[in-house]
Amino acid sequence: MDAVFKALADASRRELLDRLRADNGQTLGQLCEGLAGMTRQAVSKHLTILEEANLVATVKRGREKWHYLNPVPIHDIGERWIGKFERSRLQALSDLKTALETRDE
Amino acid sequence: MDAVFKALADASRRELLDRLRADNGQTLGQLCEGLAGMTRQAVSKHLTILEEANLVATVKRGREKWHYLNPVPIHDIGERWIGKFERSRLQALSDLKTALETRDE
DNA sequence: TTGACAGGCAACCAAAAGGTTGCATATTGT
DNA sequence: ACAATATGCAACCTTTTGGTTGCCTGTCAA
Repeated sequence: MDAVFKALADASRRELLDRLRADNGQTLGQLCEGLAGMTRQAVSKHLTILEEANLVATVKRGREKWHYLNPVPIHDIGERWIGKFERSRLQALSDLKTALETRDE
Repeated sequence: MDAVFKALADASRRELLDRLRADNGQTLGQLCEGLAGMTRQAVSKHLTILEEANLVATVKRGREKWHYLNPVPIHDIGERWIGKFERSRLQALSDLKTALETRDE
């Protein structure tokens, strides 16, 4: 879980996920095009981090490595975090409003 | 948006959010108790980061500063990310399965 | 079989992150 | 008024992170 949040913390990695979602199943080389001003090795490192967070699954085929988006961990965030805060959303906001309104009391 | 993901990347900060959800409206001092092995200043820094990400709203009252959970940015993640990946979840998984099954073709 | 192509590995570097200590400031209770 | 309380600010340190360069390995195609 910690690995998922850490992986999502970087904008380049989020962009990689976006690109995989738009076109699932891409090689390292393909993912490098379009991620301007970054070397292949940098992209490769990002993909490793995404892979270790289980956000990306890979398949080696010959000399190529294909990367696939795995949306399950992101879905899990939704289950464990957003649902949690969602549930208390209205209450929290109303509490906040009350606190702000009575701040000069 | 970037600030929200960065703020959520740290386990201590996620714990602070959990604690605020359990008991919304706490001072720095209160939040320090329970976050063992960390100085007040460290906790304060974490709260500043959460505040800058708009995940925590604060109200100064006398010499105390009260912290309130703001669940809206987390909800926004749900809207913009999870929905996005959720929508393509089944398709992505089936594509992945296909890719894995035909890897020795 | 020998280039060219796709990717992996390792050392290295600068900047950012997480944390600490020490001191300053503002508020409150007696 | 004054001591205790609650927090803020700034300098500093260490580890992690994001990135680079250089070289090595494996695979495909002519």
